[in-house]
Amino acid sequence: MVSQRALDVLRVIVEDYVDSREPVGSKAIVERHDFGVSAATIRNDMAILEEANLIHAPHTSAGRVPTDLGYRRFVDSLSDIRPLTVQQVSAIQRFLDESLDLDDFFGRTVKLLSDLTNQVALVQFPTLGNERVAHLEIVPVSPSKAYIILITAAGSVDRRMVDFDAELDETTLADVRARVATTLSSVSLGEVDTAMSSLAGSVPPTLRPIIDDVRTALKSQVDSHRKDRLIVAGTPKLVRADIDFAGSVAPVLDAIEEQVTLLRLFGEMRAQGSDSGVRIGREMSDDLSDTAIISHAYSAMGGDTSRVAILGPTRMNYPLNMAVVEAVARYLSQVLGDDA
Amino acid sequence: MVSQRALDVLRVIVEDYVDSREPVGSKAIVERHDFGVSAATIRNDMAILEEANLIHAPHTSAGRVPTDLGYRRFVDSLSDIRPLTVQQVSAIQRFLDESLDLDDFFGRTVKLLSDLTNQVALVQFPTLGNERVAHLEIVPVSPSKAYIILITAAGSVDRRMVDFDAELDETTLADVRARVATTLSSVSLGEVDTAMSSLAGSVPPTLRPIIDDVRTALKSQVDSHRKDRLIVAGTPKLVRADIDFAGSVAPVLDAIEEQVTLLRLFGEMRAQGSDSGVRIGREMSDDLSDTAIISHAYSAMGGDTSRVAILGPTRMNYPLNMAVVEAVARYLSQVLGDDA
DNA sequence: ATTAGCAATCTGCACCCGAGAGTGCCAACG
DNA sequence: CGTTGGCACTCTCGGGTGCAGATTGCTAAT
Repeated sequence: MVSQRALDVLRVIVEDYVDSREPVGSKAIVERHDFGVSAATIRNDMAILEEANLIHAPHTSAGRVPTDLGYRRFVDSLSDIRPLTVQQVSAIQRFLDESLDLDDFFGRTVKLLSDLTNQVALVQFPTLGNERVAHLEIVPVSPSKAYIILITAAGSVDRRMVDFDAELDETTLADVRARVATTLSSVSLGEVDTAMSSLAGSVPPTLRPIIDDVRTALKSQVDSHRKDRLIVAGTPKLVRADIDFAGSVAPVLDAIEEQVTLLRLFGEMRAQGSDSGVRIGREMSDDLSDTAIISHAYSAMGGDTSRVAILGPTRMNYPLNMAVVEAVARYLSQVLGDDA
Repeated sequence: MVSQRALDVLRVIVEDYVDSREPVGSKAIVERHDFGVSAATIRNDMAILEEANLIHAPHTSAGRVPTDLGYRRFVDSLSDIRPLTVQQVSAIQRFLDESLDLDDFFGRTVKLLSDLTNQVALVQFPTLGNERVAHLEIVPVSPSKAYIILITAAGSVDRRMVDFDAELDETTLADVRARVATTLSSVSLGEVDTAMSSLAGSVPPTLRPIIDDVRTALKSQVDSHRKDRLIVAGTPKLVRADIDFAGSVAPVLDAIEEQVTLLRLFGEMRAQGSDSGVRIGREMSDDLSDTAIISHAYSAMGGDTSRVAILGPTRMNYPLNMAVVEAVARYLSQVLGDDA
């Protein structure tokens, strides 16, 4: 049905269109590429591609533009991604090695990714399920409120407000703090709740409700352990590229600000199991119909995998961007994996 | 020169233009307002206003539009801002009272502010100079690197990487940790460096360089104590309102992402001493020529004042937005001030 | 299967025109 | 002197028209 040459035609249509932002016609193709056939033949192939819904003509007398499906076919046919040069990779390393702490590290990563691809960049915070508790602090705020601060061996810090049913004096709180801290010392985050459960069973009945309050707070703290956070950079680039969006970019910015759609998407991709993933246009939601997302998994500190991604118009340089995203993801896994 | 009536004309021009997004002409003014004079008279006044650079005609036969200076005059003439109703204020309180912790609290604040004004909202993290150290932790990452984690009595947490010149074994690190923790216990952030200085003088010479490394890290940590962070919400609203921007909104989004221009602006406003501040168009940088910023100071935990602000097109509803910003700032001061 | 030729189609741009809106100015008026 | 009605002038905006250019689909020939 769709001959090999037709697929080659699809490829150059995608490449030229990404390049020029203009619909590409049969004549332009034979001029700029050596197909060894005439424009009329290319036209026949294009008719077949259009039939297969891989390309589409904006109007009767314009060239052709790839459809979402066309981009998909193009991306799937990229058997191997040309990796970055050694210089490029070492430049990435040099830049990220200067980081001061974890937050700064991720901040730099996302900024770098955005600059290299000239698109919006996203990094999902890693989960830290196998991390161990290094320190726990309970800081009173008011008689019935306190902060619980949890520090893990890798230096991640999380804090949550806990609301006690009753008012507590300082000695009680110190007692609770000591018991909890002892119980959780060197326990992995995944086991925090079971450890707290057994602690609750062994304390004097008066302390029981307080321990339960702490347990609840810790549970929610560990559960959502930064899993739900995205670091973003480069949104202005999206606005500059708004010519590539049919309507407005506002819904796309909404999705970025809300985060939930994107996090759900990352979740789906992880469920599918493949490390690298590209989502194109309506493969996602209608709001993202003109955007594509290139993502790649990375793993840190023995937790589940998280993702790093870029987001831009469907009309983007897939091979290059896929290579960059992959390189950065690899580097993240490498650096953060060591710390576990 | 500029009569009282001329100023009234300026006022209705601002109001009508904000309302309708269309240049307002002399005829429209006499129709919609009771000036008791004819359109010709209004025209004379408008000529005076134009002479004074307060309004401006986009082209010969269009109505008039306020200039930056016109908006400035308008804002300055708002002697007292009509405060929000009791219901509105209590709605704000109810929403913010549900916060889980400080981060969540600020996240909610900025979201609320953005929703209420339909503009981009910004909140500057408070400085915590009078906060006291509640706990200090040093967590090794590699033989020569560690995290220093600082927790204050109000529950703020800060973390920084420290890079030791030499490699340290665990006992040395524990020793250092104990000495530093004892030294800084209950010391206010402002006094951390002097305390560290005297500690450095009293330790065995072998520990001296290590303590110095820690001191340097702590200094930078305390100095920049979240002072340099802005929480932002509502950027998509800016893009939706891009009709009000002559060129693109991209430079504005750049300024928001970079933060440095805005932080400098906040710094200037604080230096000027007034709590509430409005900056209009070219009063700031050229990049922000079509935008206005309404900000108001708030104080938290006895530190210096920080700011909460909204940012939108110069063509915005100043009285309403100023009232909202002020109400939120007041509430922040009230809630956060108590905790000190 | 490929090709050349050709008619048909559609966009983009320039141009023009008229309606509508608003101004500036002037002379007249209280 | 401030105010007013009248009026000519200017400019934008929307619609309509026409032309140049690009590209296609079709057909008949190779």
